[in-house]
Amino acid sequence: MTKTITKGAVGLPLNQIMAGDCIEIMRSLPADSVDLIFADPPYNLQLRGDLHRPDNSKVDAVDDHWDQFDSFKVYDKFTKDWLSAARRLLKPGGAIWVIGSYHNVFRMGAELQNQGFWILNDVVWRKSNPMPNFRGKRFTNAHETLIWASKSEGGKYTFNYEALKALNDGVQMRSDWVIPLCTGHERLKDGNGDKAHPTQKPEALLHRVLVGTTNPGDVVLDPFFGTGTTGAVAKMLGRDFIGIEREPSYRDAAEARIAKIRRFDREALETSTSKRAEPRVPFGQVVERGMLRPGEELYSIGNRYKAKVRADGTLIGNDVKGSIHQVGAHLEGAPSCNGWTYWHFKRDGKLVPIDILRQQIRAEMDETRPH
Amino acid sequence: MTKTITKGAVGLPLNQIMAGDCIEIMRSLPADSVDLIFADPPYNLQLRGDLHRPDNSKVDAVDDHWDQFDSFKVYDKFTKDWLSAARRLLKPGGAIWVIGSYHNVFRMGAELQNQGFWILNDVVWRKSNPMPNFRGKRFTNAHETLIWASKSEGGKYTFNYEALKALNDGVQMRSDWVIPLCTGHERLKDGNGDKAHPTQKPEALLHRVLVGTTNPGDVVLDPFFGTGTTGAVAKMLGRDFIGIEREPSYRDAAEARIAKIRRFDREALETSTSKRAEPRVPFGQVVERGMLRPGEELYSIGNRYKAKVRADGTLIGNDVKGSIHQVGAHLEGAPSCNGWTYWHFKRDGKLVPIDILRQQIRAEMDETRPH
DNA sequence: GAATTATATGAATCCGATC
DNA sequence: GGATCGGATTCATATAATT
Repeated sequence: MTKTITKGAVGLPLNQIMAGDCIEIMRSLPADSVDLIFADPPYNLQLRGDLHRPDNSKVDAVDDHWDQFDSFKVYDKFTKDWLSAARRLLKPGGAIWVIGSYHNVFRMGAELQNQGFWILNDVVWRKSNPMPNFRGKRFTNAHETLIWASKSEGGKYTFNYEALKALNDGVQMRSDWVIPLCTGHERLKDGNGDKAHPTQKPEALLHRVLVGTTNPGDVVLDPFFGTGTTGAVAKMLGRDFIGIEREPSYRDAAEARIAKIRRFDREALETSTSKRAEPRVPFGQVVERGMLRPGEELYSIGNRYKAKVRADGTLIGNDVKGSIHQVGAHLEGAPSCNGWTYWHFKRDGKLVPIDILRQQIRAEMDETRPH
Repeated sequence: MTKTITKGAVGLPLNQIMAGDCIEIMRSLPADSVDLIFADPPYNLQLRGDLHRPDNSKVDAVDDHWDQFDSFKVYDKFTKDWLSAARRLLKPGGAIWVIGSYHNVFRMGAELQNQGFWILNDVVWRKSNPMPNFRGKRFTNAHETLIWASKSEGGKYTFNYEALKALNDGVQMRSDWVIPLCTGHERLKDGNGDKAHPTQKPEALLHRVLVGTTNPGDVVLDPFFGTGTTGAVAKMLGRDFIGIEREPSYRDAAEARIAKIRRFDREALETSTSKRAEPRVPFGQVVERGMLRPGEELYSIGNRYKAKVRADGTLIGNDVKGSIHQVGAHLEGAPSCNGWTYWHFKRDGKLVPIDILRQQIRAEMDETRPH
């Protein structure tokens, strides 16, 4: 299923893992081409030998002790570079997720804001089975922090509110997610039976991220691909991915892992949508079709007010003329009003919301539309 | 109980609220003199227009002048200044707590690290009853973040591991704390019945902070004192406080509030250093939430014995200290005892089993739902 | 008085298509 | 591109009002 979309002169390598430094590679990809970025960068400079100083000299392993201020400076430069390269790739309506711990997440969050990303939420991954603090010197480090941000203020980011609400048993999804660590069968092992990657993320985490903030067919980029959790879940969910990873052993593990994944079928990928996605029906159509007649009276939700339907699909009530919404808002002294649920008509002596008339029209529209 | 400790040439004004700008005032206080700082600075919310609930009622926004900053640059300068003034005041073994939301916490965290504070944990306050996201455009903002940091790397900070474990019913305290918002009787009102402060913090939060990271007699400074939650809990727990607040109306409310507080007696303040058993709802939460107060007396099922509640959720009765279960078992000469049904408190002259308090907490938490 | 129902509210960066 | 306006959107808890 590997494919390449060309955009301008440069190709976008989909469903592949690119080998090399993510900053260089991201700079070589076309701008404004990616829907979502998920990034799980290295947390701590001192404990890893795979980072570079600004002059590109390699940082030695743990025994290379330098003070924390130099360390932060180098980490900030690294963060600044990969975040700006990432931002360039995002479509105007694109968004980014980053994940980190208290060692690095504050620096990432501040840099996100500095670069003009617009933070939408910080989300807490609450681990149901964290490693205890063995020495009893601090609180059990039982969570990690994710930051979700749009490319810029006012960006038209994707948020599948209804799908997430459904995932959460019908209650609005909160900013704290209880998800177990990645263990058991899901945890990839190398040839020796050791874990293939030290910080493999659970698929449940990516599932929630991708269902919630992308649509099928979207392009998801992960610049710190590791063993490919982002790619695996993207494939299952019918999203295209681009992975970037420097370590050959991680790439190999990810490649083998993703090859085994099957995409869910089309029906399974359809998620709950909100009313906002449904076609708009002007109230005038209700009158045009004779479902309500000019001169007929409508009654407010508490039956306190009446208004009369006019031939052009406006109402008149208490000497105020306007749309079903405007007249409702005026009578209630409210800033706004959904006229469809506010107004009722009489049928067999009972009050029925006019919204059922809109539903009838929508049902008819469905019949005429190809499925 | 107002007192002044002199240290060198300068006095340390204990258990008072100082009027004015916290940066200037902190600069005038003696260095290396404070054990703990708790800081709840303005969040820089950057709110735009009005927000209405689906029922059209208007959300009472935090639009106070003190939360207005022109830019991140201005906010960063403010953060840098108050944090450096605060750091100077801390004893070498001192520590700081800051609290914030995604609007400001990343900038505070980065600056803490820049100044040489050593982050010990980030802690998530998971709100059991947050305000929903009314427009369905983001995740419910259901938490705030606290950062706990020592004055510098290697600082000999205070951490009452066993007391916190006891508060958590024998299980190591985690970095995510479920605590309700400050509402009801605890929420201070002004003369008109409006809230006295827009962002009053729950006492349960400060209880956990102060029991966990200070000792009786320690000096706790709060540079953004507001209506004095830090001072109120410090007084209860036998810690000395220093408050700094600019707004006269907040100072007045705090003054009146703290005057009414009684310090728990000495016995109640001694916290446990032994291990506990492990049912599900920690009795410590009953104490933290103020459902029972340290020093309050409990009565055995036949009203033959009495015991006193201590600040860490243990009891003392007949010179025996321990969990509600342990003390009950000891008094009855039994191998075990269910403290929840054994112990009763007095309400309206009647004896009520403490188990109903556990039921209240369970109802609030209702953590059986997947998040 | 007890039980039930209605109302109020909390640190919030909360709309988007069409004209 | 700014203005207009249709119309979609909420959870837990405390307290007041009602039955």
